[in-house]
Amino acid sequence: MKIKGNLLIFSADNKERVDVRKLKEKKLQILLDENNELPKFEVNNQEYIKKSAEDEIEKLFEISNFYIEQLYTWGDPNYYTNKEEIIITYLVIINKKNINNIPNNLAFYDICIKDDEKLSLQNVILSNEKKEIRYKIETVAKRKRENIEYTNKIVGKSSINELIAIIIHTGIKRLRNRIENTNIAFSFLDKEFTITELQQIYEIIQDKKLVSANFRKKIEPMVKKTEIIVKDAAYRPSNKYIFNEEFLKNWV
Amino acid sequence: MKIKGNLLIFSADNKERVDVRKLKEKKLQILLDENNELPKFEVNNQEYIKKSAEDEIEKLFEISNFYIEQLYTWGDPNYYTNKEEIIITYLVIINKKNINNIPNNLAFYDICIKDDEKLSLQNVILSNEKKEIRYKIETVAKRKRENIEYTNKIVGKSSINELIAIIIHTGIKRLRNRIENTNIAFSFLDKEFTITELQQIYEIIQDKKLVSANFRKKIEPMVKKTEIIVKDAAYRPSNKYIFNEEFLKNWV
DNA sequence: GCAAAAGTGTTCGGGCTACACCCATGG
DNA sequence: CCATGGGTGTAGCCCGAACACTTTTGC
Repeated sequence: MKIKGNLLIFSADNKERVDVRKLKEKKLQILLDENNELPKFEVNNQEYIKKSAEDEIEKLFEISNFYIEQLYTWGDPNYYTNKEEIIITYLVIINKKNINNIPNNLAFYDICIKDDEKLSLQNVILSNEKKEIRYKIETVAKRKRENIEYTNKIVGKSSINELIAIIIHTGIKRLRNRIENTNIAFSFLDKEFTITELQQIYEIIQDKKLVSANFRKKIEPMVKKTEIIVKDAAYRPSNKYIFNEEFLKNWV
Repeated sequence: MKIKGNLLIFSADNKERVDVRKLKEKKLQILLDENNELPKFEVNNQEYIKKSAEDEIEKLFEISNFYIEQLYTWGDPNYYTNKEEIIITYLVIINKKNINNIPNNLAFYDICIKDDEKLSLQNVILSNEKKEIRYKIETVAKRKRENIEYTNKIVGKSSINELIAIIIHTGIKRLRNRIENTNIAFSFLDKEFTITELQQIYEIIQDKKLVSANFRKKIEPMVKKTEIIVKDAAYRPSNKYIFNEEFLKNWV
């Protein structure tokens, strides 16, 4: 019986400005290796599992600042070729600007999800310049005695392993939960950011457009205005803000 | 490197009615063995981890209906005497009425928590007729590079293992989160219940008194009234309600 | 000038809180 | 009758959604 570690690494990519009058588009991204799998790490017995995960991330990207939390431990042998394995997944958020190196077997993929709420179905497209992976994942509510159990499964064929698809699905659900209750949104951004950049993080995670006037009011207590002003497009310049540390006490 | 399973089993106890004019008191309870530890189970390689946990619960209590979810996987060797072990904890909710047997090395303990929000400290008392376990657990916010990491630790001495205390703490946080977003409250109760019973579940988990008039309105869409009427105390009889299955779609 | 985003203010409605009030019961 | 909980109705408040409106920029 072996234990392996897995890394579900999220990032937000700033696309190029296509029009001096338009905003830069942002995309939620995920990291996969050349086999459409998540980066793995060894869990050795002399160290904390979490520290093993952190060491692996630091080694891969020469990065020193990132968000990490345990996502889930997978022990369903139906998903594996190797039935003697248990996999523990860590969710990671990195700001690509902090990366100093990226191994060439790994690549970021834009995530595009079309939710079909009526059918409890998600159409997922993972893509970058070189490759495109498509799959449909379904959430099934199963009565288990008097309780309800939700399971996810891939509908049809796909070039991605079913467990990986489920891990991504679980990770996005976790992001959606965390973004409402913690400050993880800031982990995607530089220390200084514009309100619109922050709003874009909320939008790509929640997968819906927000009204900026209302968003500003909602996050106002969470941020502090700086003196920095960004003036690089054909519209009114914006202030940069930083996270308001005072706000942390709300979660202790 | 071994993997062991752990069960954090919650239940709600109905105390005896002390006065025909007063309500029955409810207490949140937890199950510990004679060494103040959580029941363990083996993770074997032919089965799902979750199924191993379920089998163990069914074997221990001869029960067939309970709520179960994975809580966390603990891999910090500082907590163990045996540093070659990883522990995966499942959170379980059982209704004691469904239990047909209870092994005599296991016992339920009332949980009493006094939150001291200013000091980020919890005073915990676990007690039953035979035994009392006290400890203080502290939540420490540690800056880790630009992110914040929260860790819990026992302050002072206690007859309970630090990891067990942390697991209980994590489990209660999970309950508090789940009770707001899912129907887990109903897992503590019979199929039919009074609104006050349901309110008591919310109160013991959230550890605060609720205004019953407002509670009724809040949970109204979640329940359906039955014809059953309870008439066993010196006040107006109450209707029994059941969970409204229609409400489930909100979470799919 | 114009299109686009930055930023402010106002209105409206739903949900939560507090609280007043009546009902039904056993002793 | 009375203490207690069961149950309903209402008024106030806050927060989020919708939207109108002004400001500032590059071209």
